[in-house]
Amino acid sequence: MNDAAPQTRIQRENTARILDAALDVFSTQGYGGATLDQIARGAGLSKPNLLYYFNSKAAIHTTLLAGLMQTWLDPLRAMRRDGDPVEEIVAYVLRKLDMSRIYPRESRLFANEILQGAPRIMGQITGDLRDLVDEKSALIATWQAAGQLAAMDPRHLIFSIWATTQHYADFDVQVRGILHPEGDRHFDAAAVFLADFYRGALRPRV
Amino acid sequence: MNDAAPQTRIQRENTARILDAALDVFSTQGYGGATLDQIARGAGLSKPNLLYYFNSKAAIHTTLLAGLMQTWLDPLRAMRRDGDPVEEIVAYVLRKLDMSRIYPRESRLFANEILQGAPRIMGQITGDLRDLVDEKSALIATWQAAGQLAAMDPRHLIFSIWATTQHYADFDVQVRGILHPEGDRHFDAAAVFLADFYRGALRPRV
DNA sequence: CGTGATCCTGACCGTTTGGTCAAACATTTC
DNA sequence: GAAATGTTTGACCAAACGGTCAGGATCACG
Repeated sequence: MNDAAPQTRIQRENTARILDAALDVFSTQGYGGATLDQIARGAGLSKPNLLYYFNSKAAIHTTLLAGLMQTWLDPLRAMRRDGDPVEEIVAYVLRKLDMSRIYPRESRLFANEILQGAPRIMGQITGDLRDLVDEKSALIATWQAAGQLAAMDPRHLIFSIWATTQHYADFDVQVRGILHPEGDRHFDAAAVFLADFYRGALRPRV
Repeated sequence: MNDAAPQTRIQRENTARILDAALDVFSTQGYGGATLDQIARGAGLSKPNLLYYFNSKAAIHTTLLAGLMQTWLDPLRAMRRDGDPVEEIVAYVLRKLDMSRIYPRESRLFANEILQGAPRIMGQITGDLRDLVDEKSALIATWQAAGQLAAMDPRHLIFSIWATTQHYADFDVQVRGILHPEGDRHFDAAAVFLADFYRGALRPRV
């Protein structure tokens, strides 16, 4: 269970199925609204069997959140000093939008956690996340000082990127209700929009 | 209870206290995670007494959501054809940001509902909301056709406004964890940022 | 001040919740 | 093929859940 290496074939399969089912349930119902029976049903296991792999409901939730923050920050971490600043930020926006398309459940799990006051990940927010935002904000500030980027608060700029991109995952049903798209096609339109939008906003005013 | 006019003093007071407490609980715990005991405790009433005013947990939730959508759309509805298009949209952004500052719990209640698939308000989304978005998108399109606004998908523009402004309510604890602001002062910085940001993005490219 | 309507409560109900446990069942290993 | 290890289950538990109800307390009003 909590042991590191010695995983059997069955353990690997079942923990994966449990975490997948739990992601479905937690991301739509929130922690409090989720039940072990729902997760067990989704994973095709009995409830006692589920609890054989994870000691408690909280343990499943914790496991899901554990790896999430790192994955979530990778697109920002990949923002480099090289190349044109505007295109560097636009590329970050598009990477983040891709996350919303590929991992919408993870985005909603994260949103649920924040909405509930982030009781389990507040430490990471004021730790790793804050540090990374500080670092990248400083980079953006140097770009702005060099006149390569319109002047604006770098932190609020980052918030706007999180907000606009995660919106397509977190508010998916609203977006679909308004656009009536077929499949995920509206993500292409969103990519076009966001790229143009940020290019316009970031371009230094002459 | 469901009766229209004849409300006594005590009824007015207690229903208000219940709805206020319920807003606290539903907006942070979600529908499934909220319990009647929490709401009753928050309202300073016993659980049976709470159920004297509302017949069920669902009835409280429904009542909260009922008025919400209208209030939520007022800022967009107020967007008029008069004046400079860029400033008209910026004014909408700032009105919407004000909603996030003044009614953060309502914003989180709405976000929770959407995250859970909008089971109770899907009708309004594909109805009133969609109609209003269609109408205002058409207005934006005429501005763009007249060369008064940069060309971009009006619907995704509206999504971006919802996302960036609601972010300050829905992801409040994350924003505070990164900025460490005193009180609500960061809302002023957000207003400055968003106004500049949207002016830059919306200004027609010459 | 009395009386009818409103308001409030403790005790209670059936169901669901997260979680336990001994025992049965599989699987791997020697 | 038997022993050791790993997996699964039904039966069960206490607590918490949404909700009910009879009756007592309190209120507004003539």
